[in-house]
Amino acid sequence: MPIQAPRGTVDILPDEAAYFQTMEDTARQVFLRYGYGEIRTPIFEFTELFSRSIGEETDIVSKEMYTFADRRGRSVTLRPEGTAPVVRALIERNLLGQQGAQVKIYYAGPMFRYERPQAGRQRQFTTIGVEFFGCASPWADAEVIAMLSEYLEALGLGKTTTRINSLGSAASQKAYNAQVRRSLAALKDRLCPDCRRRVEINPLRVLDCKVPEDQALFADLPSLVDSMDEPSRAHYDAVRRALDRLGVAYEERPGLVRGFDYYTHTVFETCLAGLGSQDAVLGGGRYDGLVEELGGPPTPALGAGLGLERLVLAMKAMKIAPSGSAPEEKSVCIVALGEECIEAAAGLTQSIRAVGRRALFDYTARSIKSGLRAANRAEVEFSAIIGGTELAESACVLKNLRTGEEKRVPLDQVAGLVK
RNA sequence: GUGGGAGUAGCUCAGCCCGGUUAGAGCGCCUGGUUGUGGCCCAGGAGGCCGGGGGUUCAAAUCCCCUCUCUCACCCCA
Repeated sequence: MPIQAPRGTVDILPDEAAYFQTMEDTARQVFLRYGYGEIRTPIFEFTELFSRSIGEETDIVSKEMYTFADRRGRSVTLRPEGTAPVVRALIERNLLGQQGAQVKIYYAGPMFRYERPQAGRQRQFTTIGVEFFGCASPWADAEVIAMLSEYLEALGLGKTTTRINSLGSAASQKAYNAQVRRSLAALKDRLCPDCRRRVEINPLRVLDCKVPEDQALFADLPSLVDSMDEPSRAHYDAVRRALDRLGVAYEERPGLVRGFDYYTHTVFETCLAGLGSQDAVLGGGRYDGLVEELGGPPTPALGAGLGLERLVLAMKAMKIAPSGSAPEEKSVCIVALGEECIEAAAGLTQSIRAVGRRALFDYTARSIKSGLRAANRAEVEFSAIIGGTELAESACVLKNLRTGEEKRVPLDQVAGLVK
């Protein structure tokens, strides 16, 4: 049995890679206008970074991390998400210290989670993430959501609607969790097995349960937003007003909860059609306490991640081709009709490349028929054929494969003609 | 981690239920039809330890068991 790629990993071949190039190029263009710079952090970190930031009890930390001991016995983990490493890096380089300083930064790269693969889910996947530090204003929340909507539109995915919710301040969340636990304690036996677990791990999640019987039991629970402290509610209201002002389409989803413990206040996600059941292409939120939690100065911040594999699915579902996939102008396939022609053909090939055009040559003597067939398949515009008669006069037959027109051209003039 | 579906030619798949000739099709590939002219058409050809291991049988792609992989869904997430 030959060696296979590990489960949940894929090889991205050239046709597929074009999508990733498009998504990354577009991100750079859009994010630049909003003042973002790029950061590249390691793909592994000390395990503690993730367990402390994401939360010990979360699915990600408790069962989905690629964790191993390095040669010195220190526990390291392939990054399951991008925010914590960015925060770590900015603290470490002391870029968050200055009063009032704002930092806008994005990254793109692979993430790793040990899960059962399915449509839109892999063990190694690729995200583009954005992080905005140092701005507590609700306008910051709205700006990030607006920028991401703009990004999706720039990719050709059209107008999208982002689902939003607010978890409130850390204190609000804590109080609400306690309240839900208390209310559901008596009903525990009637809850579905998943909800019994949720009550312990993350009570907010029960509200999103899909089991109708459970939903009936929750009818009397106070809503999260109603239980929130006043400043939290004011922030959420202001975010929605700002989104309205910026013309961003959104939809309030009271059940929306994210899988990281560090989120506070605004959380959001965007789902698209055609992806199967894992249809969120983007998710994020505010994390005002994280920087301090990781040893930095108190810094309000928010961020989001985009799942590139899922965006590819969405693009394909909408029949959006990656940019730069149109055939190039004036590319040439060189055909050598005998061993003695290969040297001249190789020289011709390089002379065409030297003027910036695509030139293909397989360094193989071919029949004219198979040579032209290969040229046709390669979707080039011209074929340059060198046989014995052409070689004798240092020329080739330059054939336009679209029109069928051909003419004899000296080898040293071909590059000039296709330039 | 739990549950469904699927692994047969480079690709997409038929054959499996009801074991038994040389395991098929379409597409792709190669060659020829045209002494040096592609695409379309026609003819021919190459290419498979039927995912792996074990078992039943005179005989297994086909039946049984194990295993690996892919896939979809749940949980959760990008």
